[in-house]
Amino acid sequence: MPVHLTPNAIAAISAGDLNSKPLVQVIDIKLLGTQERYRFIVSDAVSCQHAMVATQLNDRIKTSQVKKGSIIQLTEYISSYYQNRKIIVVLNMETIILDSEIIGDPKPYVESGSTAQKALPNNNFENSVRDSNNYMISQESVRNVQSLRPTSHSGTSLNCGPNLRPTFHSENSVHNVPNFRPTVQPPYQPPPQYKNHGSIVKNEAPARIIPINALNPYQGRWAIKARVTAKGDPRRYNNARGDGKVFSFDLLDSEGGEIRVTCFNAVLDRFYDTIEGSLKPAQKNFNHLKNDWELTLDASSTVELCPDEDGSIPEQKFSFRHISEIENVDSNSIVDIIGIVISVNPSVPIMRKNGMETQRRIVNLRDWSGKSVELTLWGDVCNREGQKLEDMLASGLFPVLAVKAGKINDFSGKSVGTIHSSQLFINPDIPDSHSLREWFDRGGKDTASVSISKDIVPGGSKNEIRKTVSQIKDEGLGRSDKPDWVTVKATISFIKTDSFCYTACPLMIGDRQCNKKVSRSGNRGWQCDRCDQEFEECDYRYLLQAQIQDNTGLTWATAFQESGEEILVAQQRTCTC
DNA sequence: CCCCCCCC
Repeated sequence: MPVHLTPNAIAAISAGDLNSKPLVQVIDIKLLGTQERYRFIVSDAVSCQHAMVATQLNDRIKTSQVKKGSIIQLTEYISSYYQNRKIIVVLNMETIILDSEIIGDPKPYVESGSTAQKALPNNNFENSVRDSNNYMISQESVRNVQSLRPTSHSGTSLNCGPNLRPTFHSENSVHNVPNFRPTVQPPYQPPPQYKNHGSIVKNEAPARIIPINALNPYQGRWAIKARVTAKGDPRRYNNARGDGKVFSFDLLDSEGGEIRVTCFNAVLDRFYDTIEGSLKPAQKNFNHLKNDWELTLDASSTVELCPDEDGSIPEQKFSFRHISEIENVDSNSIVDIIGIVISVNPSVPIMRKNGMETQRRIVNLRDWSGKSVELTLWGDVCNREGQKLEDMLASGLFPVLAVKAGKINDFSGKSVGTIHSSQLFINPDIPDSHSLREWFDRGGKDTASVSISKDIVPGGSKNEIRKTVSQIKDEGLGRSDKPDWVTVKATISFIKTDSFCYTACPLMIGDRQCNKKVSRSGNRGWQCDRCDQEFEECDYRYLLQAQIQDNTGLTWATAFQESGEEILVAQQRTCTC
């Protein structure tokens, strides 16, 4: 049975239709430059138009689930602009027919009676704003590529041009949240409740509010309404690119979309006090949210507080994993867990590598999966009334503890640690918390549970990834910028005695000394390549260089001085000579 | 433009 492409699909999308889920044919696929970004030309048999493909769909193209000639259904898409041209942004699609001859003789779509297709002069904002339906002008669309960038955990990358101008509204709470579903945009009617602060365009209309999950770099002006679910502390940095300060916060909207937002320097000064976290994060961190994008505010961004509470945006979003599942979760993963606190160990002082002393406390969490896990906490943990966790246990209460963004460690079995942006919730008012309580009180308390922690492997260390010397060599471990952590059992067969220390960079990076090896610069100074700075006096660090061997081979190993007199094998360098 | 995941 022949499949018909949806008549006038391109014109309809161009006109703003977002709901018809049309069938179109992919008549061309191009990978843009070195970016991981695909561009289709899609056709309805009469007209065709360029379509940018969301990077989460890249695999479909790479694995030939969509190819030139494929007939696809556009299930989620928007119309936008790219380089002054109207384009389609494909957010999701289904392949209907993988291989097909090109249908019809499609011509590039030209809108009739519209100025939209006419290329706008660069920076001519006035022109574009007069087009009230489509003030998402191309220049802004392109610039937004930079403000919205792939998160570091996604493999995508986008080329970031200079400067950009997103418009952004963020609220702690919102009244009258529009129930947003992309539909045909009606002619603009200014909603009375939104003012436009600091806009770069005169007489500019407020941007439309869209779901966080619909954000994409090809969008023009936009706004999101969201709750601040985490707020980091401002942090200073100093690196080869200069110094500055930065802070980040997390947003959650009424549709469950989350995104991390970052501001630097003057932008930080402008927004830091405005952003109020409804919850105080225990610690701070970088991105762990389920969003391919993160957002950077700039001087033209606006943030507006919406003072009225709105229940449609939850306080926090969790994706809990059962403790039994944690056993099979990769080390260093960031997960949400919830459990009953069944024990709280006394806190013990721990000396950190930077010389600071902190208090560590281990608690045990149990859930209905029949497993328990150790959770490492730093400092005191209190509920909203200021009652400490250990005091609650001491008075016979077994509180529910939910951990947002806990980190899985595999030291001694699997355990859970916290990272800077982890958040703890004692007896949170959420369904999982109530059902856990009920399970525990109705007999779960008396059932057996097995800990997934404390399964100490002899000789195990940080990651317990045991390698032979030949595996280290074959896999090229220790050769990249970031260290690889392995455990190796070997014999020291030779110790180098002529170099027991090296000239080290004394500059501080955050709270840690750089310590990179420095070289002579000019007559009397030293130069650090990492810090890109010169200084008169260098520091000295001990190191131990040795040959180690096991029954698979021989390699060089270097032990660096981490702090004080402690020597740790921090890095493996295989000998290439 | 940050990117630091604390201790065995």
